[in-house]
Amino acid sequence: MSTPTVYDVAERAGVSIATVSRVYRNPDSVRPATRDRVLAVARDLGYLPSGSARGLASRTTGVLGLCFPDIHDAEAEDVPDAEDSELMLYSDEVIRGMERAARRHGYALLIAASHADAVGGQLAEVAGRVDGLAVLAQTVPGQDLDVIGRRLPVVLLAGQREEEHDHIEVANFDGQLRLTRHLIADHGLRRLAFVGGPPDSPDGEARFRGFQAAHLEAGLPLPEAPDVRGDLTQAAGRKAVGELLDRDGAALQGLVLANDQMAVGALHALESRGVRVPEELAVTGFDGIALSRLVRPTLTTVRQPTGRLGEEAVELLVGRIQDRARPAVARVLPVKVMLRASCGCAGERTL
Amino acid sequence: MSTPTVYDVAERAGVSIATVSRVYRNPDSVRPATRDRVLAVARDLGYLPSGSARGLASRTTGVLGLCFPDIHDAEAEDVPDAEDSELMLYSDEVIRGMERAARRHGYALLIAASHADAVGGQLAEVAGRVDGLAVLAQTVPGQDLDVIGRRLPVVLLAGQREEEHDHIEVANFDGQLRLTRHLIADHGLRRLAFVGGPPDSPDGEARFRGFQAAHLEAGLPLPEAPDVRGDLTQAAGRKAVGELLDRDGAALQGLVLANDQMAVGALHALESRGVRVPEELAVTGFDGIALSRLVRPTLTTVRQPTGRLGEEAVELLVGRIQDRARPAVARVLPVKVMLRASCGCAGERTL
DNA sequence: CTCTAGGCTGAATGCGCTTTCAGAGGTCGG
DNA sequence: CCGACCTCTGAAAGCGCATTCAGCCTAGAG
Repeated sequence: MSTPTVYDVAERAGVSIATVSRVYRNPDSVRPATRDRVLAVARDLGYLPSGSARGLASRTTGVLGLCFPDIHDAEAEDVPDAEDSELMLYSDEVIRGMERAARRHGYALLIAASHADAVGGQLAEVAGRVDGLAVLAQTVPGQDLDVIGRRLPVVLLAGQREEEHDHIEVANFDGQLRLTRHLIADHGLRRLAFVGGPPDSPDGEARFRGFQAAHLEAGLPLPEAPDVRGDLTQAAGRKAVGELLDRDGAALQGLVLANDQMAVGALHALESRGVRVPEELAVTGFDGIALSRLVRPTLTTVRQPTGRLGEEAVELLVGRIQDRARPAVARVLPVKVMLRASCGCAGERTL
Repeated sequence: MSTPTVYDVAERAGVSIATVSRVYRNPDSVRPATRDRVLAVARDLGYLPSGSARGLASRTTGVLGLCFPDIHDAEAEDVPDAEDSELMLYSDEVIRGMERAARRHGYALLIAASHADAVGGQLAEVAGRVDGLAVLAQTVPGQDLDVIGRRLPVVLLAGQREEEHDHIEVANFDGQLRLTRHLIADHGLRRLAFVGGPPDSPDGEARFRGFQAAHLEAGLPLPEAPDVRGDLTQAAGRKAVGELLDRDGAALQGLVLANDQMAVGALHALESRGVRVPEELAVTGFDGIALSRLVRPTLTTVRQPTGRLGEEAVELLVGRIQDRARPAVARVLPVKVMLRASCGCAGERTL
């Protein structure tokens, strides 16, 4: 009574349910007169095909999924004068990119942040209803991923690459290399300190290797390891400044941080200590979050093509859906070095 | 062989499928020993419950849906110095708000822009696989909505209210009233022009009524209709400036535009005509898009609580899912008037 | 030791749709 | 006028899971 089904429509239209189904799935295979009759009945019965039933019967959902970490809010931690709701976060950009690409391919997008504790639940929930799944960073434990990967295409965004899944990352190494090269070659800085992320962050480590490479290239002494490490938050950036300045403050010419969040924190700490940026100390970040342009001085950073990350993810998923046998691919997206005030550049240039 | 089902798990674990199902749906109803055995088998078989089958059998999906217009990109039309990917668009904010609230309630979020031409398709596609649907603005033709509304809870965001569905909108009237009052009372402006949206935009019309009310209140002559109308794009804003200035330029003291997009366009047009804002002419917008803070002069506007729109939508949907009989409700969310440079205020204040 | 009340589990049914596989009718050439 | 084909439609068989209804078994009461 309440929600009409194919049976109701079929009966009222005097056809079989097979015909009703065909009217929706393959209209051309039904004689126009019949088709119109079915559609008319469907309309005034208020018939709406059940996605679940369709999915079950056809073994495909027409939906792609995206899982991202729950931390989500950390970025907006302490925004100077903007409301956080005005700033694009990493996940927002990925979502937007995926949604657009998915739409182009006729897919809808199912998104869910993986509630840390409910990992098993939420994730399976999502995985169970999509034709392909994109996973941001280390959102999901590897073993769960493998289970899911056996059932549907999975693409990992950033984070650690794993042989069996498609993988997309940005040019962390290359970006940090070019940025560091700029500091050394164009600004003539020699004594740079690197504030790394947690050792288990593949992105952070890749960035550090780029930092090393720039030193190698310039014939400078090779830094063995990040001078300090932080957890990628603004607080960590502030803390890092404290430690570094107390350690060998005077000699330091530049502070290279593994991400923008920490860089913003560093900027704050330096300001309150009365250290002028970039005159006394250059500062750089990585990611290109919206906030990086709003802080003063504006932050020199490396901008990730976050939206494209999402779009590429869809391309890979769609390709993989069509050819489940295709071997796993790994893609690296190019980044842009954004030269702004905090490194000593005037205005804003792209490298 | 490829994707294991309850049957495979049940067989390997030596139980019935009912028990396997219970292990997932209602763990406490299964003896721990049995449960663990089932879970172990499930794990090494790589079992993943099928969302479609679940949905079909239980008649609920655990997913909420959001449909938004495809235009999406219009806002980022011509951004001064920011890449568009750095700006939050209206839909991004709604998505974020809904995702968060949905997560709190244990729902995932399915999003899809309604491809103008594919309306029937995409929409039914989404509606068929969710437990509740939020629809942005006039994304969906009313009749389709009614069909959907008969089957699942629907909440309309902004746009026209319709008796049978829940509805959430922002305080268009009140916001425009307060903003206009500010121009009249605090800046002493008398000759204001209103650039409206299309006559069929309920939001635009409500804003105009707020504009009128402020005049009434101040004892000024009542404007009968918007002085000009535009299609809410930047181009329309530029065009409106042309027409108004040619018509009765000299006398004009303030330009009140129905949305930020047009206001930004107006700002550009005024600059190229050499009209100084706010010295010669005050300008205001409506919406509070990110761009409004980036343009120079910064734009005085009314900020919509867009994220809350999404959150409230989820609350309404969830409530309605639990009680399908609840009568339709209409909610109006409060807005903030953001006083910035373009009206003659210094710095940034909130009214 | 017997009886009863629960706690667990299995058999069976149905959710609403897609998809063969045939068959019914109609078309067209010979 | 007949047979060979098409085109269109229907019957039927699942798709993978939730859930009801019994039935079995065990623990506890008497």
